[in-house]
Amino acid sequence: MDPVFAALADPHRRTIIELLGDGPRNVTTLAAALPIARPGVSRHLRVLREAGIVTAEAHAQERVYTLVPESLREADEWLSARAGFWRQRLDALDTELRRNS
Amino acid sequence: MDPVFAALADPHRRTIIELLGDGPRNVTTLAAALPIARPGVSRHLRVLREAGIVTAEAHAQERVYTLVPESLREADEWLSARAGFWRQRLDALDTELRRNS
DNA sequence: CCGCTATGTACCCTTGTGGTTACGTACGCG
DNA sequence: CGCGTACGTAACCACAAGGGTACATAGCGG
Repeated sequence: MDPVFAALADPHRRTIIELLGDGPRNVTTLAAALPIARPGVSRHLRVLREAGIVTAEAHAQERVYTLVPESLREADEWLSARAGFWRQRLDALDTELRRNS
Repeated sequence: MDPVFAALADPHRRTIIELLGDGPRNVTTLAAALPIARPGVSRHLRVLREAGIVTAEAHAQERVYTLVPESLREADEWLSARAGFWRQRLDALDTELRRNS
C-alpha cells in the first residue's frame, strides 16, 4: 500500500495513470503528453511498475504500458473507509456534544 | 486534491489520520504513539491542516486536532473511478483481443 | 507575577526526489 | 552487418522533505 500512495503523490504520475486509462501506451507517446523529457517519464514508469500500478509488455522494440486498476483498490479502500465510516462517527460525536451543552 | 495526495504519501501522516479516526487528539498524545519527536508531529499536523484533512481547536493551552473525513472524498473518488471503471474497460478490451487472436 | 505545560517555529543537517543530458542496449530493416 | 528507433540507466544537480535540538509563546494555577 505504501508504494501505491507514494506513487500517487506525484502529479505527473497521476497524469500517466489517467493517460493509461484511455488504453495501453508506449513511453514515447506518454512523454509527448507530459511537460518533461522521456527519461523522466521512464523513471516515473519504473516507480509505477514497482508499485504494481502498471505492467510493461515488450512489443518489438517498444514497451507498452498497461494500467492495473485493481492495484489502486487497496488505497481506495483505505481512503473510503476514512471518508465514510468516520464521517458518521464524528457526526454522532458532534450531535452528542451539542446535546450536552 | 494535490495537497491531499501529497499528505497521504507519508506513512506517519497516514498513521496520524488513523489515530484521529478514534477521535480528537492533542499533539502530545499523537507524538507518544509515533516513532518521532513532538516537533516533527507538529509539522506533520501543519501539512494535514493545510491540506484540509484535519482542523485544530484551541482548548486551554492544548490544541485538539480533529479529522475532516470529507476532505478525503475527492481523492477517494479519483481512486475509485480508476479502480472500478477502467477495470471493466480493460476487461472488455482484453476479451476483444482474445476473440481476434 | 512565576513556573509548568503544551505547542509552534527557526535552524541545521541528511536524504530523497525529480529533471536533464549522455550513453549503452535490443530489435527490426535494408 | 550497419542504421535508426525506442527504451532504460548512469552521472550529476538543485531543491524539497523529514527529523532533531533549541527557543519563543500562550494559558493555567497558585
